[in-house]
Amino acid sequence: MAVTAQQIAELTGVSRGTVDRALHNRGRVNPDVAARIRQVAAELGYRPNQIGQALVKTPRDFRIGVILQSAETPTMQIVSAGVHRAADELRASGVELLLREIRRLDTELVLEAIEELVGQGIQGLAIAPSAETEIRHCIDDLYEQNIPVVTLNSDVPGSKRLCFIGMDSYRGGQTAAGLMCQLLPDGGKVLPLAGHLNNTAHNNRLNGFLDTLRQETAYHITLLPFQPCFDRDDYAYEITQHTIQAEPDLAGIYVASNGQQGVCQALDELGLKRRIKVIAFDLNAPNLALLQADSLSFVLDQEAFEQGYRSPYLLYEYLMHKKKPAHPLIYTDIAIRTKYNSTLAVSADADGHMQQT
Amino acid sequence: MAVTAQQIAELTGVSRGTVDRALHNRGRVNPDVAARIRQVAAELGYRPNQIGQALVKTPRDFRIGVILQSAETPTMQIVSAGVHRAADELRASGVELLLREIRRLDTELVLEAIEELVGQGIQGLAIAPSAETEIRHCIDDLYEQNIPVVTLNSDVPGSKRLCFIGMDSYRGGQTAAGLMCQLLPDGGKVLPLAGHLNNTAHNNRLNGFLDTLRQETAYHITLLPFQPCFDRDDYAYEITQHTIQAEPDLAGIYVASNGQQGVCQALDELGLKRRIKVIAFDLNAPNLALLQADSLSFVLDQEAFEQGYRSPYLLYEYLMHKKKPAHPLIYTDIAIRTKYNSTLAVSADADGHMQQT
DNA sequence: TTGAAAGCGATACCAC
DNA sequence: GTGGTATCGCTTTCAA
Repeated sequence: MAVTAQQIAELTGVSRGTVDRALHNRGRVNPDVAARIRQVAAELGYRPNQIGQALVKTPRDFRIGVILQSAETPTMQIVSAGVHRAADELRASGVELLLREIRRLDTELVLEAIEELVGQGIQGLAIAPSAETEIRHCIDDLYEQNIPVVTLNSDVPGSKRLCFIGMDSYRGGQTAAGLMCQLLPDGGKVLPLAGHLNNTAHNNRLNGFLDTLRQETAYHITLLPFQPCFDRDDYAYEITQHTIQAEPDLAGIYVASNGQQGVCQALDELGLKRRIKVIAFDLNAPNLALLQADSLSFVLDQEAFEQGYRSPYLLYEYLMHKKKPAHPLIYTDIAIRTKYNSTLAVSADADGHMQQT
Repeated sequence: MAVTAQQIAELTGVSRGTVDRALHNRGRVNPDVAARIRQVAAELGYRPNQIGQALVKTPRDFRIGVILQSAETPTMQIVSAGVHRAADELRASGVELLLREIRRLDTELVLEAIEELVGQGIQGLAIAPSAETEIRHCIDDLYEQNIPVVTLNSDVPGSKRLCFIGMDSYRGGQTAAGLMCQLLPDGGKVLPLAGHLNNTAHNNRLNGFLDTLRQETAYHITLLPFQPCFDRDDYAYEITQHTIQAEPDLAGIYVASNGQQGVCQALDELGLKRRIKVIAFDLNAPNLALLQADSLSFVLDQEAFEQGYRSPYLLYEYLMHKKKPAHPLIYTDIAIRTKYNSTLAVSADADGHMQQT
């Protein structure tokens, strides 16, 4: 088995304590002795055993906070399932996860939740925020208090967060553009639908899509002006109906936000669901149904479960082993889903409880 | 923080040792006392701390063996990179991974490697095998010796392996069929290419594809008889040329095995690379290049890195915490890759060493 | 500057 | 049946 600090101590004729101080540069050790210890350690390829390390370093109240906004949305419920999974596992290592789910976007409530969790003594915070200035300030405050923050699902750029984990929205838009080209080998008119005009993620998805289609000139795709549907199915329904009236030869619709159900319903009613290709985002129960009904051609998924699952671990690794994430932006895979390669990471049972499959 | 065995001992007025025996049904404890201990533990929601558990249960020589066949292939090199990553991490927990890479398919060498690793005292084995009878027997032998085996990448069905981790080939074929339909909205002739006729995985990929296309009658796709190319690019090149001569209106090629480079080269030379759609398997460096050159429309990836990374962990969890995998067949995600959502999990540097990105 | 020892949580062995 | 104690590998006092 691997070499232990004890063995190095014996080989160098000092005590374990001295070895520890030397190898971790804690000072109070004779430079010559330290050098020899380090040399022997290097020769033997000594790496401190993480389990021993974790055992002694786990504080008696190790708490990590998690705050989710828009918790009522299908995607956030998948994120939440990931958090629960991490909570189960981390509890077994002596870490308590405190989860606060907030319905809708409510900066006020988020700030309250942060304060509450800090009051409860959390050592780190994972948060699915909106990029409000107050939140940014709050994250920077936490940084000063030595409470690392991980943003997930949506980022707060420029804040002092440890890292962000979520989708690369622009690249998601690019991927959608590539798929749209594949779907429409003969070209055609494509309608891009956006959500709220100030939603950064949706805008990036839109821009990635538009930029890429403008480059892929080999395909004769005509872009219609994009329309905001404010994440609402009823608006999306209306827009779809009107666009088809105005452009009877419409070939594809790109839904960068929510609203895909409205789009699909309109197409279904007009008997156009197979002729007009629709690409949307996020693999959740409603979208899986639309895939299976051939209403959606592709869904681009952001691995919501993984976002919820990994973010507490990123904090744990940092707090426990001082291991910073390799990159401040951790992009989850852009998963292309069709009806053939889709499985829900979680499904709600009759009581609305989530189950991991 | 979580409740400890010590606390339960104090509350029930017994010693930690008694608590431990009671909760783990080790016997030698008064039934009444045991009942009270269990009740208190349940009330407090006691879960043994895994870190403490791991520390005491890690044997002084914890060794897990890994054997990879066809190690020279791009996909196996990605698997290997995953194994190396796991080795790094597990080493930090006192587990040594012994990796044997075997070039090509050579049952003789595999059996030797197994013997060698067992001689070195491995407690578990992960293996990317071929489904030979000797190997099956060998796995069953190891089972008798209490050495659990995980198969990865390709399975040995019917053997007493703990589990298999790899692609669901049939479903991969189905996914490919779905994509082919999307690519060819007007239908057309499609050529399916197989590898060796006795390769189970390739056959499943083929059958999933054929079965699904026969069902998707809404699309007017005509299947040409499938051809074996024996995983060779030169044969695939020849087959492609001849098929196009015989069927000038060929619309798509499905490559269930290796040989995609030969296919793409033939198409490229005939100036048909954008007109005839090609779907192939496995995201590795050559295939990524073909994607980027628009020679391949889609690549279906089997997450080779994850296969290599997770299999030692599956053994670790089983050996350390007696935790069996949830299912004997662990299917990795069927990842649909285009040039827009592809990144290599690893890249070889100038010296041929793998690097995780 | 250094060593000895306590302790993290769980397990196993050995007395009683 | 039960409690005490040593142990896993490491960090951290506390004395010296």
